[in-house]
Amino acid sequence: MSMDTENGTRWLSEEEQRAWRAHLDVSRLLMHQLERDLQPFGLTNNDYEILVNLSESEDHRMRMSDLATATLQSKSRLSHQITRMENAGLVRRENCESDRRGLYAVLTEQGWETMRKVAPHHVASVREHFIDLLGDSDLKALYGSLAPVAQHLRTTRGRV
Amino acid sequence: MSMDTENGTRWLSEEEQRAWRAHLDVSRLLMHQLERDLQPFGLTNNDYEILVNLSESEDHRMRMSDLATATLQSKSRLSHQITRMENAGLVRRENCESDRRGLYAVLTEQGWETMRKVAPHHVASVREHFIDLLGDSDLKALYGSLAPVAQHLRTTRGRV
DNA sequence: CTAAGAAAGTTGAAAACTTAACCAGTATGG
DNA sequence: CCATACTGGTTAAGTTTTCAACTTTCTTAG
Repeated sequence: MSMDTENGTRWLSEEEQRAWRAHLDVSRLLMHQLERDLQPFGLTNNDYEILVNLSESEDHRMRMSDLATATLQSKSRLSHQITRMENAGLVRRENCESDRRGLYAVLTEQGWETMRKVAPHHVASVREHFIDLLGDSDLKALYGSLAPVAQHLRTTRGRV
Repeated sequence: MSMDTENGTRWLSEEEQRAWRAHLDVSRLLMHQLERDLQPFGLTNNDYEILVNLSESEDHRMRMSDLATATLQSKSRLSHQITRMENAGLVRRENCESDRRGLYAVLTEQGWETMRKVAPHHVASVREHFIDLLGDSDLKALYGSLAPVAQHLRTTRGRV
């Protein structure tokens, strides 16, 4: 066990520091940029993510809980969010046969149209500000490094 | 110029998709986790980031504007934020000699103490959930890939 | 020198988010 | 069965964030 100071803290080395900051900076700047690129369409990142999830789901619908965990939001937040999107005509709530407590969030026709219209711009944005700046080997390495981290975080979630 | 569909959109390949999702997932899950680990100390990520910036600055002080851009927040948001931290005793405002419009946010003694107390836990958290999950070569590669992206985003910021 | 515009910050109201309490329906264990 | 606990989801109250308007000071073109 290595330690750098008398109190036992293992501070980050130069190299670690640089990698960490790079990840942090990209993560934040990128979110900002994507948000800005969605703005002209009247969508937030959050809206878009929900549209994506519903679009990719069977029957364009998802149980509220599942959607909440998929998008990493609290039930409460999602509930508000869906209410707003419902008012905007992008989704509607539909209740669930098999479990009468449950609700589905369902993509409306308009929501689907919106998705089809916006997605190309979004993917262009992702390319311009991320993917196309990385080489093939970068992408492979990135995935190789980050997938385990994501896995770790997913399983850690909720514990301690 | 490659295109995959009739409307000219270059969708992401499998590999691109995976890398992008991995980055996205890590970025969001990690922020959540760090936030949670700061919670016992009564700090948010935002609070902590401001403390870091001030701690690393000459005289433990920074102009509001500079702090706002450094932390990627609007002036308004920072103003509210600093007010809260001022009420919490972590920072104080001090006005600037050379430009009478300007203000400094200054770390208080208590703010500095807090920083000293919390930093070791935070770095441990960063290690546990990110750095220590990556090998030396991962770190190098990560930095090599992401630093240019960060650079691109920093210069792009504000344009278009 | 001065009027017009830009920059630094603040403010207050509206929108979004969090937290905790809550209701209704479902599972379960005695 | 039926009391108890759990799940899915909403709601209310409090906090944070955004948005637009505003004040004060600085800069600069004329």
